[in-house]
Amino acid sequence: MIENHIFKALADPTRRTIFEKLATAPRMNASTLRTGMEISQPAMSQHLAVLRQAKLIREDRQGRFVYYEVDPEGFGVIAQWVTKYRTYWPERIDALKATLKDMDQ
Amino acid sequence: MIENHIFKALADPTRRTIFEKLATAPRMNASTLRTGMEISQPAMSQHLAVLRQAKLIREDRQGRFVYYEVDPEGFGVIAQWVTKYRTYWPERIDALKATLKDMDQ
DNA sequence: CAAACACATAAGCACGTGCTTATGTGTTTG
DNA sequence: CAAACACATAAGCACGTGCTTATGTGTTTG
Repeated sequence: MIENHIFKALADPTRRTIFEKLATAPRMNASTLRTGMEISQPAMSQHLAVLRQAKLIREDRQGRFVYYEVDPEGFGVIAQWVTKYRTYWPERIDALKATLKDMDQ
Repeated sequence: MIENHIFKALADPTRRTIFEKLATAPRMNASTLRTGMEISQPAMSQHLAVLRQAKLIREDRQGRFVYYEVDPEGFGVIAQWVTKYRTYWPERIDALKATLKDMDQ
C-alpha cells in the first residue's frame, strides 16, 4: 500500500519542509538541503529515505554527492486522491479554495 | 498549525477509510460508520475526534445520535496544498494522473 | 423513572517514530 | 595513498499513537 507510505511521509512537518524545498528550487544534495534547517546529518538522511520510499522524491547519485528532486509519481497519488473526492462537492471546494487563496495575500 | 493536524489525521488508514465513507455516502452517525469495519466503539470515537479536530469532518448532534459529514474546510487545505505544488510541473503531473486513472480501470 | 442506548473519556499497554551518538561505506582531493 | 568528505546505517532512548477495558455523561424508550 504505497498510498499509506505517502500519507505517513507527509505527516511529518520536517519532511513537508524538505519536499517544499525540492518542489520550489532546483535539485539539491542532502548537505545543501540542510542549510538553514537545524537538522543533523543522520536525521536528514533518514527523512530523505522515508520520502524516497514513498516515491515523493528520487535520487541521482553523482560521485559522493546525492542529488534529490521531486518524484511526480508519489505526488501524483496525492493529487489523484484529492481529485477523487473533489468531484463529490466541486462547488463547495472551489469556493473554499478561493477564500484560502485570498487569505494568503 | 492546522495543516499538520490534517496531514497527521490522514496518515492513519482507518481514518482515511472513515473519511472516504463520509465523502461518498450521506451523513452517518458513529454506530452506522462502524458497520463492516471491525473497530471498537471507543476506537471509532477516538478516530472521529481526530478527524473533527483536523476540520476534515464536522458533527451534528441530534439527541443521543451524533451525525458526521465531511467538512470542506479541512479538505480544502489539502486541495490547496496540492494545487500549490502542481503549478510547478503541471504537464508532468497531468500526464501521470491520466496514467493512474487508466490503471484504475 | 429505570433501563437501554449512543457516545465520550480515562488509564494502561504495545508498538511506532524521530532524534541522538557512533561508526561504516564509498568517493574525491591534495 | 592518506585524509577529508558526503552520505548511510546501527543502536538506544524519549515520546507519540492506537488500541484495549472500564466507566462516565447525556438522551430516549417502555
